[in-house]
Amino acid sequence: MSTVRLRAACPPPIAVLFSPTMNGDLFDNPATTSDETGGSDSAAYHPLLDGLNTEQRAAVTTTEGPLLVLAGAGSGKTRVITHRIAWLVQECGVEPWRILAVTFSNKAAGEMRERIERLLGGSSASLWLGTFHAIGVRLLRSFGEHVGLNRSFSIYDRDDQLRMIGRVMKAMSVSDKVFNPRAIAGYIDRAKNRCLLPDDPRLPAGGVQERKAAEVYAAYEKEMRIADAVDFGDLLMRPVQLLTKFEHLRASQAERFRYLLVDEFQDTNQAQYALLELLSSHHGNLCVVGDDDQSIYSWRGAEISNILEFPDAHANATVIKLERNYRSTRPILEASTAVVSRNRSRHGKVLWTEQAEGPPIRAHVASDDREEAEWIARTIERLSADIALDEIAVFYRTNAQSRLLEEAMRRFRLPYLVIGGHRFYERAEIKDALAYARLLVNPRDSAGWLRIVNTPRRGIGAKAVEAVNQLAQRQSCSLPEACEAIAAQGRTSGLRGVDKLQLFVALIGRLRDGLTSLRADQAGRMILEHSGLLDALREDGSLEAQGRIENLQELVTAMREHAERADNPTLVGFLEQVALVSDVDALSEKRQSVSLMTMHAAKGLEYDVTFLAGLEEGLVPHGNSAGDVAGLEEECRLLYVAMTRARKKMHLSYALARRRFGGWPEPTVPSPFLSAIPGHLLEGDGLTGRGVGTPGLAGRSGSSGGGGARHGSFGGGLRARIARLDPPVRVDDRGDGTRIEHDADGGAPGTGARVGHDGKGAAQGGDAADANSDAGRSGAISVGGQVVHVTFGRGDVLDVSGSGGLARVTVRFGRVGMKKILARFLRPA
DNA sequence: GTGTCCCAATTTTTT
DNA sequence: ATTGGGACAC
Repeated sequence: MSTVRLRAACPPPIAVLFSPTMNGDLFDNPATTSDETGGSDSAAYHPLLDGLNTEQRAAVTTTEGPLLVLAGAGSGKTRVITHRIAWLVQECGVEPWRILAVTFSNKAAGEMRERIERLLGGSSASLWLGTFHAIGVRLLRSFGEHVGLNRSFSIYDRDDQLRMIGRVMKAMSVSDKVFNPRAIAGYIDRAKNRCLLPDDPRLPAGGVQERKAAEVYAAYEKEMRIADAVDFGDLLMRPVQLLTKFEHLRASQAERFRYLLVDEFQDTNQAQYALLELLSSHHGNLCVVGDDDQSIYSWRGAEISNILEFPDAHANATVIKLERNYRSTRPILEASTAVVSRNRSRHGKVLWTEQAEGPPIRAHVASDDREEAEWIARTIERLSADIALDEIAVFYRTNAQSRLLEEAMRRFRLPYLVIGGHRFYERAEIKDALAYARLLVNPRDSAGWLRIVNTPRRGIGAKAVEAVNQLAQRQSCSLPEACEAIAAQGRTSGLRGVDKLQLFVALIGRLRDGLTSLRADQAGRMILEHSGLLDALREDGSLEAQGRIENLQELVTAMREHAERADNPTLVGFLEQVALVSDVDALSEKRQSVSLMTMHAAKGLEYDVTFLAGLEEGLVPHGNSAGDVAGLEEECRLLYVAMTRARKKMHLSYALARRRFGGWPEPTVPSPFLSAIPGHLLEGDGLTGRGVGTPGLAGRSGSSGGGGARHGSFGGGLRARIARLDPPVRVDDRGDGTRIEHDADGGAPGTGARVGHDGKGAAQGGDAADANSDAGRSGAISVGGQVVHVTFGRGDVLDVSGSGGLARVTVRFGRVGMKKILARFLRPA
């Protein structure tokens, strides 16, 4: 260990004032070399600065006043933040509860807390550390009544939000054909990101759509108040409103939080920025860390100007640039820099590294999307001999791309983890169960009521729901309240199904009574048993229902884990976590797995080995930003973010043909961004293992010659050549030939079912083709005839609908009974 | 009120 | 390809 000893910048007088543990001799009493576990009051500032470079140290020790840290990718940003917090606590004697640290994701918050606790050698429970949204919730739970919220308010996700918008639009007789509810939800989000209330004159009202959206927004807000619910936008806007409107609250909160730290500042929106300004208004100790080159959330209202103009907005701001990259090998850094350098609107940092040369970037041109997934999985399998799987990640642009990759992972028996994408909590049965929980906690939860009033089926149909809705509109009350009112009226309500409503009201009442002081998992179990959710699934008995039951059991497990861990073990605490945490999969288990995620989700993470899949025009950059310069630049930054995640080895790939919406493969064009990468950094061949001297990504630079582009675009030249080589790649060279297809009944993976694939067969070896050609002759399948299915065996054809390979055939199999199956998975017996 | 068939939309990115 | 909604039949 080095013995460098640094004199700290002078501690803040203000901190002295408010820090009982501070004392005057702090700086005459330097490091007593207490290590990280020595949580004493000794001023161990030396270890905190050890190993940091000059700029990093400055960023850690410049505690007072506004500070902008422009931190390039891999420049030790997280390290600076965690050390800065530890510095504040240990060196400046700031009580942890006076520090507010904001991260971009819950995951980042968790990791940061862990690291801080390691540095401090103790609990950091009193430190406020979380996403803006989590902090918003905390403020609203405490002070929400000032803006008309109960303590038990619900948090609505997009689904609930759309449900409410739909209700409002119906009441207003606004056609959802003419005005897209999703677009209106987007409008409301954007308004809230800018803290614009429905009566704000600054609301956009240019066209008919916008004016109508503004109307719906106003009505929606009323409904949300009635339902005692907030959406994600509210979690930012309401706290701002709270602190703006109520001076005493602003004063007390700004007084409380002495030190504010914000990570990923380039991705803050107006509401978040406003919140920061309000909270730092007392002392101005606002430290923001970010990188304009990594701004990728403008679609969520992020304003890159927040970071670019920070020094202008804060006259006395200190600006520190972190430009030394510690993460990646030189080729990775060079390639990334080359890509992002094409952007015009940027601050302009020069990242450098002292890291040794690394291996070149591996490039792969796949014949189609499946082969790409296959190649990635196969490469990972090979790498897994030397590299831990949790040091490997695959990034892609859209969530839809994960499916092929997942299938490939399963085929190669590689454990994987899909980060984000909401998988578990997006499931209908889970949402149903949670809607019960929410309605129990918040008796006015309209969206929750709407979701479960007839789930499971209990004979409450559109008529009854409409009656309740009408009453709710008339009385300006929530749906559950209106429901109770009608149930109380009994027969006098004149509603035929009123007895069913009464039963439902009684059920909710019983559950709510039973709820008091139960732990989350106990409450969850009670809900599942008594709501009828489980019974309905048990009765169903199908394989699918079985899976749902297992999911619900998993939910109870998650509830138990939460109850054992969290400081609020009740249902309320659990609901909160669920509403805010997206990538629960990642939280629940950290076993050895390959990580799969979108490029957005990759922000802030790093891996030894990475794969970037689907680098094609239309995907990267995404088609929706075509023609929009700012949008294209953001897509470019997104690629930059993804590229800079790799420490040692990066793989880039694209497919020459890709299926969209499950259709046939369509030819693609390589991402124009790739042409920025200098050819000498790349290695690879599009024709794996064939020994054909056709260069892939790298080769196009030297040999394609076309267009004079040295690092040429992946234009026609290469593709034409590849197309002539046939077959380009034999995908299924593993012998067991397990290729899983979704047939009509969603055949389970892992059965080893070997069926033909439905593409053009470009990537397939011959073995798949015979199945294909057989399937093609669906003309031979007719009612009364017999067919054979690879998995289910022989069966009788009961019905045929449609024609060709896409025809749906109802078959009664000897072993498994009735199935509906696409004709192309069958051949005549 | 529920079940079934057909059609349309889905795929940016997330708290 | 899968999903959800709407139209229709029972």
